Amino acid sequence: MIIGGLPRLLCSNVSGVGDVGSDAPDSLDLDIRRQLIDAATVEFARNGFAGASTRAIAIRAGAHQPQINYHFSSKEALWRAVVDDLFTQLSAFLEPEGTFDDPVDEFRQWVLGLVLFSAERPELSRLIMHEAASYNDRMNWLVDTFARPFVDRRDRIWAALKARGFTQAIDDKLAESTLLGAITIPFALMPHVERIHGPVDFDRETLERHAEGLVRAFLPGLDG
Amino acid sequence: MIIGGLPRLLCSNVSGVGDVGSDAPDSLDLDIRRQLIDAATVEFARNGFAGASTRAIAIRAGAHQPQINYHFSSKEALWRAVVDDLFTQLSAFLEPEGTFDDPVDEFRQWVLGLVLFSAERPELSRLIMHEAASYNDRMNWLVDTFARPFVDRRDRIWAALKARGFTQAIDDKLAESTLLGAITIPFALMPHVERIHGPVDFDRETLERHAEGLVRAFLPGLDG
DNA sequence: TCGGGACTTTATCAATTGATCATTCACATT
DNA sequence: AATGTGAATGATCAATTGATAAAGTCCCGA
Repeated sequence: MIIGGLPRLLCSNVSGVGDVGSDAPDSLDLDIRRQLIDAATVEFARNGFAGASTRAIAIRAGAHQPQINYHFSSKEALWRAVVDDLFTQLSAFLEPEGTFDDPVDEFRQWVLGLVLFSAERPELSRLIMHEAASYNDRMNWLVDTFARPFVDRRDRIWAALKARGFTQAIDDKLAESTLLGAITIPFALMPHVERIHGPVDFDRETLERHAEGLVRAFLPGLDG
Repeated sequence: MIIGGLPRLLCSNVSGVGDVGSDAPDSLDLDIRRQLIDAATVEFARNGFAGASTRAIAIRAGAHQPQINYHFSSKEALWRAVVDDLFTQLSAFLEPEGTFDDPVDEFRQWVLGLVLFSAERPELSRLIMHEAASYNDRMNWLVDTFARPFVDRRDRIWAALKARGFTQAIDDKLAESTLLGAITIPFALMPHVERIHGPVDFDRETLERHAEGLVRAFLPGLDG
């Protein structure tokens, strides 16, 4: 569980669109905000934005439906708070812990970070899957607000690897989403993986081995 | 366009749940059924089942909303007809054109088929993405009714390749969905690929090269 | 020309949706 | 104890949803 100790000002720049005073929520009222975000994360990831009802979210959070509009200004603002929350957690997994001399090392760390995050929080992938199937205001906001830095870093690493002749010969324009699909989709579709293979529980070591396999799949130049 | 010459009895086993007489639609009334299916394919792929409204589908098809319940018995039956239609098209791409002595050849043909299909009809992947994020009656029906044979064949090919030591060292239980993600996601997320790289148009040769790159990514044993 | 079935069109239904309001509650400060 | 403020609660709004009913249209065979 990563959810526990999140900073309470985490979503302050996003949830308060201007109406609800978000500048001084000091007491434990943030508790209900957190519970609403957690419940909304589940509902949005499962059913998409349109499919998730504010009443279902409220019930899951043990709250009343109008509290969503009270603590957040709208369903859409709640959705943005959820995305904000998930991306904050993602950064913790992808943050470079040092400088990298070798782009292969950086790539390796990037893949592993994304694998570990996807295993623990598949909700972000699922949430994006729902929105990314079409042009969409929410998706555009997500990309512009959060995804760009990640995409840019991924592109930079990939370009460096390609320049050294390490990369697999998949189409350039498709390389990045191919990576993303290969890494995140298994965890996003985990309900059906488990439906086939029974309940699974990947330990750290297994995930590290899996990540290394992915690295070698996309960097055949490593062996030669 | 593959849509054109589909047999008119294509969805007869699915759309007519028992009420609307589906046994003798002989004249050109099937035209509106086809237009409804096409429109529904777009809407469902974009917005998911809950997010797509029957009125939006009808408008896109140039029809009236009650015609959906007349020609199909319900929104859900229309959704199933769409899936039926898409899987029929998929089979045309994946059908083995002969027997394969070498599992590598069969794998190569399978990957290429799925790449070509995903490029031409990304709607199926998008539609599945919407449903597969959770346990779901619709998804279960889709798997039980259509996906099983495809999954089984993929598993069989992969197992044969693994037995020969060709496969990449990614986790077994994740291998299949990793494959699926790597192959289909780029096309499912094409709107955003194009948002980054500008409009793209892949010719057959490019797709074949891309597919071969994917094959080599997952079968590093080919080189050694 | 008439009758009847297939299909279309218009109107409308109950249910659910996100959102808003007025009231009430909890609680701290004076 | 009085008061004021932030939050919770219940009622309710208009809009949209999938579905149905009923009237209308078309066309073919008798």
